[in-house]
Amino acid sequence: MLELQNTLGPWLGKTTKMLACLVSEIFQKNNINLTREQWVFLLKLHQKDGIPQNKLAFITERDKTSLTRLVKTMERKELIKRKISEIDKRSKLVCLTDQGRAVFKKSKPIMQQMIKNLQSGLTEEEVRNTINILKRFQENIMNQSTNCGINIK
Amino acid sequence: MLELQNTLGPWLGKTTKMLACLVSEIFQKNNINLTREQWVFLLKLHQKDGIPQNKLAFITERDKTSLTRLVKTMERKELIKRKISEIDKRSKLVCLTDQGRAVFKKSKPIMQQMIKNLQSGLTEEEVRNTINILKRFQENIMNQSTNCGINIK
DNA sequence: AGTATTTAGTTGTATATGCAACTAAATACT
DNA sequence: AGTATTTAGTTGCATATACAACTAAATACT
Repeated sequence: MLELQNTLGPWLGKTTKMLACLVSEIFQKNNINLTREQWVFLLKLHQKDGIPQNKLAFITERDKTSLTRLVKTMERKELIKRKISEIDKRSKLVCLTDQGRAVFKKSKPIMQQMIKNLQSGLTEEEVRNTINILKRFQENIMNQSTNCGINIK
Repeated sequence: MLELQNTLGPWLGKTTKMLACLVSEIFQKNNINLTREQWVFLLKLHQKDGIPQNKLAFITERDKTSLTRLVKTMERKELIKRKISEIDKRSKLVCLTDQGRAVFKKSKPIMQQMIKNLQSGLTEEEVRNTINILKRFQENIMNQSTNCGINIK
């Protein structure tokens, strides 16, 4: 029988799932009306605002169709707005709204605390080593794949 | 600005995503009509067949409503079937069909090879250490949460 | 025995995801 | 200049996920 207990895959999956659950719980507890994905998206926009969707799809590592829908949802929630690029009329630049900034600002200390707690008891070296293993794991994925690189279809 | 590059969260998320992508690519390449979730589900059923849905929700770490829908999809694809328990008429036992067994049998060597390749270049000790860090990370999640334990709502 | 509570599973609604096929703008090529 | 190709984004379809509210069977309690 296929033995998975001692392989990384299931552990990664489970940990990711638990983390998603925690984030959602914390948002709910603090009355922050965001999903985990929306939060990361706001973070990226804080790092660089007014980017076209195709670049954002690349940066946030998702399919462009997923991005379209995420953007649509967040536009409906008035966290972001879009304006058509003057230079290229196909292109739509995604920008933060005041509300998007406000919600993120509220979330920031909460998330910082969460992240701090997540790493508690782990030394910097342990974290560094683990990230290193994950990088090598990712290389092993890419070596078997033609399209799991960044997010090229 | 919130610095996430050196924290585990994003690395876990990205690796998980890439892995999901790889699995889907491999299934497609080999004409195996399964999703990653369906494959894991078939694996669990191979380990123990004829289990009620609530137990399966626990084992496979998902909400019971997610399970209902996954089971429904897989029943439609005739990978599994359900029968009402004689003992408890609310309870539905999920069983593999011949087709479910056949599809899994076909997938098994392919997945074994994939898993082997994924760990290539990683020593047993490195894998063990990484799993250990993930366990501690999971504990840190649970310490901040009231409901991200296994899958208790 | 009769009511109250718990338990197993489903349905409604919302989110996120990706592939295929599409529209329209921009660029490349002759 | 006029056609062909590429690129940016959208829509259709299918899957997966979870919370809330629900139905019906089982159990607990009086």
